[in-house]
Amino acid sequence: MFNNINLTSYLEMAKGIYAGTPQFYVAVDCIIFAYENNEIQVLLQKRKIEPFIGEQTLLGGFVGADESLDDAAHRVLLERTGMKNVFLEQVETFGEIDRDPGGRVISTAYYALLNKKLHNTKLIQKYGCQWVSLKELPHLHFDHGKMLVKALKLLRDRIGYTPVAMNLLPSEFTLTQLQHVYEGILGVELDKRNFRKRLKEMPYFAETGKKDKSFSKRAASLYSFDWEMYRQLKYYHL
Amino acid sequence: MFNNINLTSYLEMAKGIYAGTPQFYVAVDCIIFAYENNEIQVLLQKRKIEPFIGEQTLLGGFVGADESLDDAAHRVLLERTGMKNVFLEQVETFGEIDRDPGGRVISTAYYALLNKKLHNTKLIQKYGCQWVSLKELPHLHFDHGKMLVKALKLLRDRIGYTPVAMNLLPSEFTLTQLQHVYEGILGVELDKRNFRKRLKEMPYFAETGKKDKSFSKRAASLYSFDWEMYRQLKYYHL
DNA sequence: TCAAAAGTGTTAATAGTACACCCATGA
DNA sequence: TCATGGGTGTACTATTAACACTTTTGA
Repeated sequence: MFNNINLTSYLEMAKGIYAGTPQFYVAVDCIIFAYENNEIQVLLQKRKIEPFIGEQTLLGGFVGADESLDDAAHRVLLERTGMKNVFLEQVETFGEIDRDPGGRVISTAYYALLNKKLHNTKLIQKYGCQWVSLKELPHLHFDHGKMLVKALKLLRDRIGYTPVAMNLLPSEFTLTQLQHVYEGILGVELDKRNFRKRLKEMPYFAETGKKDKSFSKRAASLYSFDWEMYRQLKYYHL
Repeated sequence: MFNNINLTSYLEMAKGIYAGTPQFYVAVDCIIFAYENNEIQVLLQKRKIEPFIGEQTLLGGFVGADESLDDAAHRVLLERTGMKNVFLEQVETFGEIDRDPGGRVISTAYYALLNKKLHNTKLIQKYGCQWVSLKELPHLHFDHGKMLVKALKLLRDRIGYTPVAMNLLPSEFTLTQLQHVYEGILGVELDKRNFRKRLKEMPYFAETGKKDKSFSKRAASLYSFDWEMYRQLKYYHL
């Protein structure tokens, strides 16, 4: 077995012109956000190795030799949730020497936003994953706590001037749902009238004409977001 | 020589519990900003290897085996400019498979802000580095152009609500200098009266009582920034 | 009939923007 | 004396924040 590894490593090194330069394991860790029951949730999984075996951690994985960082993050998402084309944005790369007890590992954190209705619930059970409310997060070991805090800060920033919230909702949604997404991410309550007034000024939010009765007795209008119109207006305004 | 490399790599791998997992070269690239002559400048160096030998690139270096990512960036700064404790912030990590023609290299971009008066001009000559105006940047190869654009975007964001601009100036500065720093980074002209009005509302900007005549016939007041007061007020407001 | 969520405008306060002239001094 | 950068205040506009009641309908 070690002979094999040696050979592989020898070939890898011979390919590069940087022979002699130290090499590192590279991983990605994903902070996966979703919205359900009027709250923001994060997907965590049970750690399978010591130390802290059985405790909850972020979903991660090593980057493959023929895989970009972004591809690795998308692969982790696909493996664990069955979803492709999930919204992902890089948060930060963590490179402290002793950050991983198993060896020298550099890890890039990504946050993901997904429509929870579309994920594969059997797959996450198979991987020992569970959704945890953002308000009831457990203590996360290593630098995973820092990763989550940074991811949330970045998301709070982004939601202020980009329509990332759309990634957490179905293509048709009520304004109350949308407001709950904003409140859950920002951690504050918003004024309903001011919230709706601002949306009305954005032409890429459009009533579909359909109604939803699943959340209230009086039906709520369903809205959709026109990405194409958003892009055109955005670039026009520059 | 190859035997040596093979042995090193074997020992490295045997240490970790992730044997068999691919490893990567990890580098840092620094976008180093400074202010002089009413403009923002970036430090570039001449590339010493093919392809594009002799053309200008960002300052970079490989991360050492016993060095964190942040430490590697600080080391690159120290090597090239002779400066310690330079302001550094991580921008983003670039991990495309073919981003470096010499091998599979993951690179984390950092931006740095330094007081140009304090750097070692002989050292940068020795390394083949030169300061280039932000308005006259050459084409940068590989993903270095993207790195610079991202760094500048991040800096433009930060300057809007943090006092990062102070890192580009001496401890005592005139309001005109400060305004030029903002204008250089944001790429727009600002109204002098509005700019000064806002500063007057911030108690951590204080007149030192001293005057500077080197830039004008009529002396300009020198100001200083009180970091301690800034931190206290900032946390108090949360 | 009542509980629960949907929907709707106005006013006040704050923040941001536009704008022009006199001052001090060294060359 | 004049060219150069230093220094100052006000009016207008846009944005944001505060605030309460009526509607619909299923249980």
